[in-house]
Amino acid sequence: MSVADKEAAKKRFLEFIESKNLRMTSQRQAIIDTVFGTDEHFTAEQLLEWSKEKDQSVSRATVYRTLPLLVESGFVQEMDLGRENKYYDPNYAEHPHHNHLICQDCDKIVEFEDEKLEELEEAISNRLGFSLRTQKLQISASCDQLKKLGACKNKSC
Amino acid sequence: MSVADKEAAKKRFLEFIESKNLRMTSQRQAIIDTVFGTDEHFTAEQLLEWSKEKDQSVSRATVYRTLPLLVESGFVQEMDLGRENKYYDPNYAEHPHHNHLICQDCDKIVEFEDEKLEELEEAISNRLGFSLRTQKLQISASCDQLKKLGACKNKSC
DNA sequence: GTGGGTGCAAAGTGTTTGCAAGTGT
DNA sequence: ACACTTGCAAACACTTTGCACCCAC
Repeated sequence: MSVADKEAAKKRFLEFIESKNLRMTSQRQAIIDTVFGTDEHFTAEQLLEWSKEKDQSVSRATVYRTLPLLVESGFVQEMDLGRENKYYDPNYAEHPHHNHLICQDCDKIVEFEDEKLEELEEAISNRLGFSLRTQKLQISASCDQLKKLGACKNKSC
Repeated sequence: MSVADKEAAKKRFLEFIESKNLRMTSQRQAIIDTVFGTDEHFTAEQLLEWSKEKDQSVSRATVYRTLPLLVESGFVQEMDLGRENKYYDPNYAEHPHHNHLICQDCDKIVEFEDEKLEELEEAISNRLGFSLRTQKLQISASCDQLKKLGACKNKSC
């Protein structure tokens, strides 16, 4: 997502905050700046760490209290990558339909969208008697480059 | 899955157990009978409860020690439905490519397979430079029947 | 007999919450 | 001023583990 998109998303999140009569504190500011300033997936613990770099006074409790706001408002998506912890995806606001491919070799996560896929998912839902609301697709794959060249372009592995 | 399929799967799991030089105890027997005797998704706690009905001496610890064997051997799949707990899917052995549609209205889970979907997923993976290994698709949907008739065929809701 | 298996209860781990003090509006 | 927020530490819920005894092979 571009920097401008991120800024726009942040602005809309602040409106969400305001519409719920919630307040902007320095701790929330640090957390929000962090979330809308990265493309990377993160854990709650990482978010705490990064936010603390901006404002030392951010506590674990506040991170855990702020995350649900971000998820509820739709700007961040909760992900279960099958690793030990839950991850959060900050790229959801502008790409609500994106999916994830996780490389088994290098742990790289590739985000992608595909219109045909969406159409097919909708057709399947209808065939089963439902209307699609949201979907999550995770593809676990191995890196072709690694197999051919013995190295992976995504990460030295 | 048919009863015969379930029995075949159970037999293959017992071979897996044997190949690892693990032993068959009455507690494991009860847990395994439970898993290969249901089509329903379950939590660790439910598995404990059901297994205890067959053998009172099954403990929580043994359930938690046996579940990884079932997952590792590929007969049960771990699922994160976005509800509070992890669920386990016992229908994975004969249908490793199946996906899930979860009805937001009635919590019903519909399992489905689709060849076109698999082909598309593989094509996408290749396009991105990877080879598909496994995939998980979860569709969250609402029930058409409920909207039209005010009731849901899957569950009175 | 031996090495894996068991139940129990204690310890872990990630997340939530009660409380008293602090602060944005 | 008032209601929302905070950090802290205790509480939680789920899962894992150390231990001494047990039992399948």
